[in-house]
Amino acid sequence: MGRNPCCVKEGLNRGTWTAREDKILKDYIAEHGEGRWRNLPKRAGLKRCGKSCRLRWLNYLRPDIKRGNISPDEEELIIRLHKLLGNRWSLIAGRLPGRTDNEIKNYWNTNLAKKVHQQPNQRNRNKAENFNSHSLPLKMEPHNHVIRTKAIKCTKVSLHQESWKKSENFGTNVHPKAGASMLQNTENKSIVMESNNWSSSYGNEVNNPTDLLMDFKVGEFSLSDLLNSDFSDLCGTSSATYSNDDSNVLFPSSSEKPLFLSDEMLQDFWSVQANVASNLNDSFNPFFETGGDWLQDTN
DNA sequence: AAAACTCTCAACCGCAGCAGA
DNA sequence: ATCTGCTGCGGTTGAGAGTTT
Repeated sequence: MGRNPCCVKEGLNRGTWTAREDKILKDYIAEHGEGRWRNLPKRAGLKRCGKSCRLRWLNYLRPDIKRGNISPDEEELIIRLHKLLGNRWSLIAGRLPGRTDNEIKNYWNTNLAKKVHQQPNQRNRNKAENFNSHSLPLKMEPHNHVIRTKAIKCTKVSLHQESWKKSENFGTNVHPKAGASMLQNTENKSIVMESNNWSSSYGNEVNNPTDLLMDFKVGEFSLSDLLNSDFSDLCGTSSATYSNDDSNVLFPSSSEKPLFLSDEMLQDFWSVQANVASNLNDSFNPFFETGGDWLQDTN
């Protein structure tokens, strides 16, 4: 029972790679390309397991690896992205050219984790200073911050009366084509984005969103896709554009739960993405424009 | 000078997701 | 629908370098 180990461990080298091993691996990949890691050691004549070869290549030998210290800008970006994504090191690394997930993870664990815990960020402090009776506490627990980047499927949603204001207080935006609703809960300053089939049952207006329990097939909206896409991917002929087929177009992956975003989190998201989101397709504009409203500090 | 302690980061490990059979 | 193999990810470890006592 159980799966076979990724390789036979006996007789394999372990620990630090030698310059000779590095050269063999480099030469082999230069000739044959990346991939097929399992068979690579045998073919290349390395006494290493495939995983080890892959890791060595990705974290050290790849030609586009950036050497040297993490710059202050990179550090800032890591902190912001970590706030958004949590320990999704590969996603974070994807935003930092030349940096590896392992490097960022190490840097976080050795430098930033302490730093971040010591100092709440300046903006939070400024906001806290502006706190008034209409605001809710701005302390953001990690589980509120972190975007669920895994594509998960949502089958049901339940909205409880107490947690939502009466229907006239809802800020509701339904894209006419995709039928995606974005409901702003003004009470807790967060939003829930829902793709829906159910919107078709009550058109563009949510007249009675309370006590709502319904089956709905989620569309597929994955922020990891968004982050991975570098945004420009979403422009032009992207599959994320609206089309005449109104189902699941804006949201290309699935979600088990509605995606909750606080305005704080969204601000970070927009700001982090600002440098890559300069040319968004019109199809995404309704989403961002609505987001812009939510970003207004209502204090 | 050397022992003790701390820090860094490359490497390892187990698990999960995905694709193909 | 299920199984299997491969790949990628995130958590953890431990050797070596650096610092303190």
